[in-house]
Amino acid sequence: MPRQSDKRQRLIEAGKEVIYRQGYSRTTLANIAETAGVPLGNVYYHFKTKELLARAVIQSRMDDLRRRVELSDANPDPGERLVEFIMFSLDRSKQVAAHGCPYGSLAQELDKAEKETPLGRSAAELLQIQLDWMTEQFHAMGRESDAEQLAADLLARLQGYCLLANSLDDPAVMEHGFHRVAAWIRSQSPR
Amino acid sequence: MPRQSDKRQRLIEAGKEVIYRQGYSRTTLANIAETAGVPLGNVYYHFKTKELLARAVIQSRMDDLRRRVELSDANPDPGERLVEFIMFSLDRSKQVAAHGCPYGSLAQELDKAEKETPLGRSAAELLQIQLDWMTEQFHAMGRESDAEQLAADLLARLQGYCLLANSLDDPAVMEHGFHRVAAWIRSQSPR
DNA sequence: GTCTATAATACGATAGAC
DNA sequence: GTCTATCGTATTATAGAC
Repeated sequence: MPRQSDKRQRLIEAGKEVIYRQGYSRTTLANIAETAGVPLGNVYYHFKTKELLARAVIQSRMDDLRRRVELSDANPDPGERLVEFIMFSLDRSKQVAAHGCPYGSLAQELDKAEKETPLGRSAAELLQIQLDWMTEQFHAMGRESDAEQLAADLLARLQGYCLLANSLDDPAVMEHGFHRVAAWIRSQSPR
Repeated sequence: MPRQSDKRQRLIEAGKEVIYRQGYSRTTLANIAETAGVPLGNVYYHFKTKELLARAVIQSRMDDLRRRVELSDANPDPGERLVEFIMFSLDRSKQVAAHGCPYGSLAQELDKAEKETPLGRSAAELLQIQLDWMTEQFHAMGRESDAEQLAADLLARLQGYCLLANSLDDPAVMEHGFHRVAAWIRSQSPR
């Protein structure tokens, strides 16, 4: 019997799923509670407000992202670290075509009109983390002077393919795009 | 005295503005009515439901897009048509940093959980129109075999820079990115 | 065509029993 | 810690006077 029950974690997992599929604004606490198998009134014991639950959801997404980055960091070659990171995402192409990028779509919605609240700022970190890590890899590839530019180009393309795949409802747009990006990375030698 | 008053058009303009800044879900008909200077109850004379008003807003965005494309079509060189289209958008970099791309952010939000309704489908057209036109230009540049790929790469980058500029709250990300895209287009000669 | 008043409902949040 | 019942409010939408 856990000191604190697993309901809190179940609510976070349910929140990730439902908010990813419907967006934050359209998601009600009743949706999340039902998905988690928790009565509505009990949600408020674990999270005092909807925003605090969303904060925990974003935090969990950030943890996922950091774990994914750490996996790729095991690779000795910085270019191949980037390629590996990209290739991991391809497993999710069908979900991305159906619901968008779990990081990018959240950042876009919450940055909109919530830019002042901690919620919008912390959603933006989902992209910032990726950008920083990508910049590091280009640095390690010997591109000191333009690493930031290259990282912006890389992340912009990835996010753009996800948006297109979602709008066109076609996973192949993402798959083909990501493969072209991987080839582009491998063509980037030290300047 | 117009046969049909200008209130309908004022509501559409107000809807474009408010939905762009807040997103569709967070926008209430009261918000739009107030911005348009129209009493709430009167909105329903012009648009029977919120969704029908949104449809008119999307239609108006499509008209804007088509007018922008027609402007660039006056240019005799297809590559320069693309560059011109991109450069036009740079006027809006501050707004994009504040609220995202007016087409892309709408398409993303409405494709989410509304994919079955006409609303989601018609928002997706905001990107499809651009993609089709870009494909035509690459065709005209002599890139018959890979015009669609190039158009996807181009639009993905543009949308990606807008998303990044919005998240990082930095218009320069979009400005620099768009200039690099323009240089890339000019480097695309017939294959 | 325009506007006020209000109905109907959905949702975030709370009270309080267990 | 858990759950039921419910409050207060915001929002879509309608009724009906002008």
